Amino acid sequence: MSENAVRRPTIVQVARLAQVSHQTVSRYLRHNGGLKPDTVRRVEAAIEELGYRPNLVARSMRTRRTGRLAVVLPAPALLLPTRLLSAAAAVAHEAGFLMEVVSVEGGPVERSDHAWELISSGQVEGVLSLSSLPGLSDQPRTASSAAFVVVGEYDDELRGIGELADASVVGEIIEHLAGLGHRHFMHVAGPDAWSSARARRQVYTEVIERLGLVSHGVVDGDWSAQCGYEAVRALAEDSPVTAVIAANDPMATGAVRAALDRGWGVPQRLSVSGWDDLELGRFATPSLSSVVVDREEQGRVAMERLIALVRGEPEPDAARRPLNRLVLRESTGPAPVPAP
Amino acid sequence: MSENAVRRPTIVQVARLAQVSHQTVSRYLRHNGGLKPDTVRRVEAAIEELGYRPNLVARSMRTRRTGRLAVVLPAPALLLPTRLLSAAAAVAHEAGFLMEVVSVEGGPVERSDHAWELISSGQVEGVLSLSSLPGLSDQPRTASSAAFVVVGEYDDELRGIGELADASVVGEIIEHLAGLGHRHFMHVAGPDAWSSARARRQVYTEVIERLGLVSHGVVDGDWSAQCGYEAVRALAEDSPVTAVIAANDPMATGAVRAALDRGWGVPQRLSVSGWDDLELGRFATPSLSSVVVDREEQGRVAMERLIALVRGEPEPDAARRPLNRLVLRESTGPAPVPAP
DNA sequence: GGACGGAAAGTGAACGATCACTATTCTTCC
DNA sequence: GGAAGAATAGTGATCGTTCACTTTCCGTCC
Repeated sequence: MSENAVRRPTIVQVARLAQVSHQTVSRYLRHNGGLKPDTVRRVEAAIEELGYRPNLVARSMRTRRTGRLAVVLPAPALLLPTRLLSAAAAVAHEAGFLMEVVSVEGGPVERSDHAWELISSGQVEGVLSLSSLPGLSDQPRTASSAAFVVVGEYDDELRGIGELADASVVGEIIEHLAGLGHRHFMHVAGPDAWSSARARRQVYTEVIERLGLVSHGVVDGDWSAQCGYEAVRALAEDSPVTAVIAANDPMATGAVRAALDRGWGVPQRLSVSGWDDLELGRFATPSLSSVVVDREEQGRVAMERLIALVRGEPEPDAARRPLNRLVLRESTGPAPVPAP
Repeated sequence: MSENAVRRPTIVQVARLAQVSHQTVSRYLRHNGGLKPDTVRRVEAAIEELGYRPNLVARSMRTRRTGRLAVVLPAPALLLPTRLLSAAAAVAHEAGFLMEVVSVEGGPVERSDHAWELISSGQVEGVLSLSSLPGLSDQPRTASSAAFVVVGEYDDELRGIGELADASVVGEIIEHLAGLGHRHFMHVAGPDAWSSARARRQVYTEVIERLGLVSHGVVDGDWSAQCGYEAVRALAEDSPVTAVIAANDPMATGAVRAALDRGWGVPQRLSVSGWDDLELGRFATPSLSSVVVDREEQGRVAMERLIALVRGEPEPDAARRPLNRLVLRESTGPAPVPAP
């Protein structure tokens, strides 16, 4: 280990050089005004000469504010919700916060613990989670300032924040396909760790039942194209399944390729729908029917809620336009006649 | 704003409750050992009762260590290098650091400034950058502990860290295609902000010239499929170009689709290669020839270097196996005869 | 000339941990 | 029984800022 002989200059050293008190320098730094032009000049010169930068750790300690918000993701997140994160970061930045992305290994409990640790150790002022955080409200909330927002949550207290839209779109897909003559479905789901995956699976099951259709199973996927591929490959040659509802685009892509590889036309023999409207799906052949998710809006809304929570302001619950919208492309079509 | 009436318990309160000194509690927390079983029990009970969690900000202030490392990305990063980040995070975590991802808007200068700010304000101990940070070494390095690692850098002092491999692979692609009879090429490049994009572009130009081939332009892309699509759509019907080297898979996918849309067979009329070996490209039809980039290894190596730097240890320069490897799939093939 | 008052600047105590010492207790061994 | 030395615990300073108060300066008004 190397010893750091050189120490960063402090506010006191600046003050000494500028021949003022440390408090005056502090005032300058906080832009508090009320300083004589001459004083300002001397302070600025001293800061410049010493190459001084305020120690934000020390400031945080005193003010008890860190200006940091964390986004907690399940790891390994093979598929980062990039657009959501970008939008959320922009909102955070706008409000003067720094957003950081933390991915946590392990199950829901580990994630919960980690999120709680982040908050209660004073490292961040708020946590945005993309997975459910079970048992978090059971924690001893000695710190009153804990601020959590869970995105895409469906089965906890925040039920239906934007997820009802989710539901309706899964319904839409199935209804649309049913209208085209499809009766036998399969669902390739995402991992349970993701609340959005759970929501889609649940709605799939409900709607299939409600419409009196037949589900030929729900495959536990891992968001990867490979598992979509295997799901379709595993179907019998004379399987009655004519429509695959995948919980994301990569799994849908895998399903399409598996169908093509075994000589099944898409959508002539098998219709496949994805989710997320990835651009690669948009430009693929056949292009992928998918669900446009307004990730930007989702990220914005979530971050706005979090910031309001952190600041103790009322939640901004503007009327939300639906976040999700079905887009039909080449990978879905009428059910084959006669049905296989 | 809501006043936080409740204040988090401190080490002193724990000490009081456990009837020991605050230092003893501190010892317990740092696992320093040398505590009597009975003392440990009392401390633990007190911590439990108060719901105490150490304030990491205060600890950081005293120890001057934050245990945080930042990854700085150009924003808007439409395409987060997910696998690299995951691997890097794992290494960081292993070494007891928390890795956070910060995306910075603006140009190279803004990114540089931001990176410097992160370090010099004591918020993080090191910065990993995926874009070059110009002028950073010009900064007054009053703080001796500044630790930066730039990944994929090509034109700064860290020249050729793993990027020579990059070069050789672009060369490989072109040589391979030339061997299949291709003479007329086009390159769809990524944004200059990304050092990897600059590297690929540069090597493309060099190799085309070295082999005496013909380049029909370099398109300034933005990593998006759309721009790949437009690049190929813009070609004349009788364009001599038979091979498109795209700097990533989405742009390659766009190029493929554009070709198919205008009735050009891929690879019969046009060969297209991508970069990154995205799984969607692997499962697309035609599947995409691409470059397998060992992002995990890249992330690991970069993070290991950073951590070594932060700790003042010598850099671990184990013999590196090449990070990049060309994978030929369905989207590349022999040049059409007769050439158009 | 003195009282008043606002602007500008200073003083010392937090914030909540750890560090560097010092003090106490407990063994052990002669 | 007592001294040496290890094991255990305590004391006060310190990290670099901001907060709450106090002080000084300076012009104005009666």
